[in-house]
Amino acid sequence: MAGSGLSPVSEEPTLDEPKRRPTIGDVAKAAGVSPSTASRALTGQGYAAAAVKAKVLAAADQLGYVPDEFARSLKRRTNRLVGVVISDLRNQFYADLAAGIEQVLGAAGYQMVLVNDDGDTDRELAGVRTLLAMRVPGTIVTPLSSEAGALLTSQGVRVVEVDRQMAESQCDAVLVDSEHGARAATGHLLELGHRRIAFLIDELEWTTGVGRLTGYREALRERGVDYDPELVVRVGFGEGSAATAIASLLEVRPDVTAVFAANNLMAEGVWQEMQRRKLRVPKDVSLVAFDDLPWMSMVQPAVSAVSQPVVAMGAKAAELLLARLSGTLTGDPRTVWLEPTFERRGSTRRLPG
Amino acid sequence: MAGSGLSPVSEEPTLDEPKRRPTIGDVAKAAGVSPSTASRALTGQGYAAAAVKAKVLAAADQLGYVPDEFARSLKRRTNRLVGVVISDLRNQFYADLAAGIEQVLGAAGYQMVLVNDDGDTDRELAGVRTLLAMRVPGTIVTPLSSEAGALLTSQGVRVVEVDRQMAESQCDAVLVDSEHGARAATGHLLELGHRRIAFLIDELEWTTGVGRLTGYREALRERGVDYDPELVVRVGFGEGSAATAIASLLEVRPDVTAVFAANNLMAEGVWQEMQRRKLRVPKDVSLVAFDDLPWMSMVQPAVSAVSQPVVAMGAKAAELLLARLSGTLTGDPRTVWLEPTFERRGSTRRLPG
DNA sequence: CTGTTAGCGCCTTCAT
DNA sequence: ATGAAGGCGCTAACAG
Repeated sequence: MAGSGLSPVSEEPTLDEPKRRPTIGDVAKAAGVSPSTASRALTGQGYAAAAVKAKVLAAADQLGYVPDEFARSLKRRTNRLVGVVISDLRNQFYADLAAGIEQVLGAAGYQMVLVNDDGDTDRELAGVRTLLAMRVPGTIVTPLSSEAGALLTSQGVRVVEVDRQMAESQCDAVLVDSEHGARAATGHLLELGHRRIAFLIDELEWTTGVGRLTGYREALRERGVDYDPELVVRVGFGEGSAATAIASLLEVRPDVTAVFAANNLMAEGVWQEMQRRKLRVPKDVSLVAFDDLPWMSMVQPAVSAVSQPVVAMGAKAAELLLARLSGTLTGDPRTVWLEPTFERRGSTRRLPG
Repeated sequence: MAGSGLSPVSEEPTLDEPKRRPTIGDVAKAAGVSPSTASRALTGQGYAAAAVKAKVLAAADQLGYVPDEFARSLKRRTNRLVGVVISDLRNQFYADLAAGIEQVLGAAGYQMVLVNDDGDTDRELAGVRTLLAMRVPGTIVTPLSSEAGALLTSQGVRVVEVDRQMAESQCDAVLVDSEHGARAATGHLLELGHRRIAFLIDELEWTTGVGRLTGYREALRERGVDYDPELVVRVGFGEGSAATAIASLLEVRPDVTAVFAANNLMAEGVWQEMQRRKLRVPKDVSLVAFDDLPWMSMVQPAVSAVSQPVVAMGAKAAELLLARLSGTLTGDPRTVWLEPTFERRGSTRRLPG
C-alpha cells in the first residue's frame, strides 16, 4: 500500500500535509530496499544493480525526495558551501565581484553563502562565525581585519582574499595592481601638464588605499613633481563625504587643476559636486577615477578611469579556492595579480599654457 | 592534562593542527561537565548553575568552539537560513534588492543564501533544489517559473515573491505598482504633446512587463490616443539588444518622438544608442525609463524615470517572510504594493507646435 | 551486489 | 540542577 507515495505537487487538496519531508528511509521502503542501497543508488557511490537503481530513483522522484544536506554534511564531514564576505552589495564593485565568484562556484556545484559586513569589523567577525558554524570548507573575503581571516584559517577553513590583502595573512589572494593603475592615471594627468592634482582616498588601512596612494606618489616622483600632502584628502565612507571633501578642498586650494578619485563612490561624489558648482569638466578641472563603472562612459564628458577586471577577479578567486579545496593546488600561498587598464576618456585635458 | 585546550589563534607554531574542530563533547570535558549540561549552558535553554555556565563558556571560548549548525539543524529540525533567488546580481536592481533583504535578515539573526538564476528556469529549479536540500524554512524569490515556487511550497517552505508575481502562486508578494508607474510616465509624455511613443519591453511573461505595458496603454486610452502596436518593441535580454532594437525602430518609424524604456538595462542601451547616433535628448527624442538608477541623474540631461523603492521592497519582503516564519503573521497570502514615484528630469520636453 | 550496524554533533526528554 | 539515553537523516564499514 503505497498510498503515501503520491507526488507532493499533484497533491493539491490537502495543502496542510504533514511538514515532515520524505527521508531516504521512505524512499528505500517505497522501493523495497534498504536505506544504504537507496543511498548508493541515489549518490552513485558504490554498487547498485541497474534495475534496483532505477526503482530507487523512481521512488525518490515520486516522493519528491530531496536529500538533507545537513545530515549528509554531518556524515561526510564536508560540504559544498563557500562563504563569501564582502563589504557592500550595493556598491556595484562588490556585486560584480560576487557575481564572478558565484558563476565559477555554481558551475562547480558549490553554493555561495553571502555575508555583507558593511565595512564593520564586528559584523565581519559575526559573519565569519556564522560561516564557521556552517562548516564551510572555504571562504572568499574582502578582508576588513586580520582577525577574521586568522579565525578562519585557525579552524582549518581555506581562505582566499580578494581585492585587498591583509599584511599578516598567509593565504591566497587575487589582487589588482593598484599601484600600477594609480601611477598610470596620475602619469596621464602629469603628461597633460597638471601639477596640482588632488587625490581623494577613503582609507589607507588596506592594500588598495596604500597602493593607490603609492602609485600617485611614484608618478609624481618620476616626473620630479613635489608631493603636496595637502592635496591628499582623506574622505569618510558616508554618502556625501566625497562631495563635501572636494568642495572644501577647492575652497582652500583653488589652484587644483585635476582630481583623482580613488574609487567609484568618490568619483560619483566628485562628479555630482562638479555639477552642483557648475564646474566644467575638463575645462575647469580634470577628473580621473579608480574603478570604472558603466556610468563613467555615459556621462558627458566620459570619465577617464582605471578599469579593473572585477568579475574576472571574483572568478579567479573562486578558481583558486576550488583548486585548494580539491587538492589540485598545494603548497605556499599564492598571490595572483591582475592588471588594470587605464581608459582615457573626455574628462581629462591638456592644461593650457 | 588540558594540553589541547589552547586557543587555536594563539597556537601559532603548529598551523597544521588536526582539522577536527572541537565538539560540544570537548567543551564539556574541558569544563568537567556532561555534554547535556554544556549544551544548556551554551544555548541558554534549560537550567544551568551560574558558576557552571561561566565555566562552560570559558572552556568554549578557550577551545574556539563554534557549534555545528548542521548537527543543530538536524536535531532542531529547523534553521535560520533564508534562500534568496534572484536573476542577475550584476544588475543593480537585483543587487539592491538582495541588500535590502540581507539587511533585515541579518538583523534578525538569519543568514541569506543567495542563488543567481541568470533568468534561466533550469538554473532556478536547480537553485531551489539546493535550497530544499539545505532545509531552509523560507525563501524570497523573483520568480521565473511557477514550478519553482510550487516545489517550494509543496515541501512546506515559505515563499515570498518579490518584484513580480506568478499568477498561480498562492504566496505572499511584495510588488511595485508597475501599471501606475508606467501610466504616470506615459501620461507625462502625452501631456508634453507626444503622440508616437515607443515602448521597449524585454518580457511580457511576468507581472512587471504586463503591468508596464498596461500602464502605457491605459495612459494612451485616457487621452484618446490610438494604440499603435508597431511602437511596442519586444527586446531581447542580451547586452546590446535594446540599442539594436531602438535603432531599427527609428529606421522604420522616424516619426517617433519619445521612447519609454521599461527597465534600467534598456534605458542604458537606448541612451548609448542615442549618443552613438548623435541624437539629442530631449530635442530630437524624449526619453523616460522605468527603474531609476544613479547614472540617470548624472548624465546630461538627466533621465526622467519611474523610481522604485528597491531596497525597501527587499526589506519588506524579508519582514513578511520573518513574520510568517515566526508565526506572527498567519492566514491568507498577502500582497504588499509599493508605490513608485515619477521623477521628472531633463530628458523629456514639450513637443513644439 | 545488498543489508546491518554504527556514528557524525547536537539537543531534549526523562530520570535522578 | 545535572547526567544518561536516544535519535534527527544520512552514509561508510563491514558482513554476508
